[in-house]
Amino acid sequence: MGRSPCCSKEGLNRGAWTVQEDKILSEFITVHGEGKWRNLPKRAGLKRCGKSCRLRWLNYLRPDIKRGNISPDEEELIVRLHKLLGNRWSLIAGRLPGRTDNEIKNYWNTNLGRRVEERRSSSTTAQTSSKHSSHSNENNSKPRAPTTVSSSPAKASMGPYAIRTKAFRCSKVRITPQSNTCENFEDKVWPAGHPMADGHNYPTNKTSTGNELLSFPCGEDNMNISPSSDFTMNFNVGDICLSDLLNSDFSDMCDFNYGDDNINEEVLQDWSSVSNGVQPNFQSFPSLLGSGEQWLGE
DNA sequence: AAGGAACGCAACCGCCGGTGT
DNA sequence: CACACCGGCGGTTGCGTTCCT
Repeated sequence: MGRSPCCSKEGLNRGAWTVQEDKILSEFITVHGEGKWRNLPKRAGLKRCGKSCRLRWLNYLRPDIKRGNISPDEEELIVRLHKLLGNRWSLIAGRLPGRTDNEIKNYWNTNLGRRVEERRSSSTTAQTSSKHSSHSNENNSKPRAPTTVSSSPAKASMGPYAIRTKAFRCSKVRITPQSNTCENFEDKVWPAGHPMADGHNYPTNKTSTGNELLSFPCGEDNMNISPSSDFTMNFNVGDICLSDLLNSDFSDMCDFNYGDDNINEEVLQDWSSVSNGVQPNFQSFPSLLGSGEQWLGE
């Protein structure tokens, strides 16, 4: 049993990449494009594992990589996304242009995870503390973390709201209009500009920030789809649902202060609890995310 | 100034799902 | 259907750098 290693480790360079290796890899990919990673080192004349080449390219050499510190906005987005998605770094990175999953993962493990954890613990010990604290205050005190930075904060920060820790890909979702399924989908929102594979144009709602969201009525009366027939939508959950929902004015909809578990629990259990007449009526966005397994299982 | 502790990040590892044969 | 390959993912490690005493 067991899988064969991706390549023979013998005679291969390991550790930090040299400038020369970077140059060879960059030029090769510029000419030949990405892909075929296993064969790439041989063809490019690199003494590296194909996986290593891929990682080096994706995390460091790609021209669209954004360098520099994580901005407060990015940081806030990471926190929000992590709250929703857990340690699904690639999905989180997908919402932060130019940032890599590895970078975000590292940033979380060394900064945010600890900070969030601290905020949590401090809020439980001092329950009367004010609801929000500024970033500047948090940055002022930056105690050094224990040496096991890499593993424990990420795990410890996986609060009860993290949906899944294992990555799952979802490029095609198949929804069967069964009554119990539809109940969860009723009045779900769908971002505009992403037509369904069935060609329907669904009506849109405007969020408070003007982003258009597509309402997705699912009751039998509202559906133009035969209840007996399945339909398939081609889309990427990470690209569509999260992006547009997060681009909408999230902060208006719910409070993602990690310190206030009570509020978050309510909000995350049922986003529909926040409604101002303009906001889409979420039955349960976390359940939508979490139901990916259910969708895929259909 | 020196040495140890802690940090930060690039790189590695093992596993998994998709796909082709 | 079974198998192998490939690409991608999250978790973990290693090591250079920075900070503290």
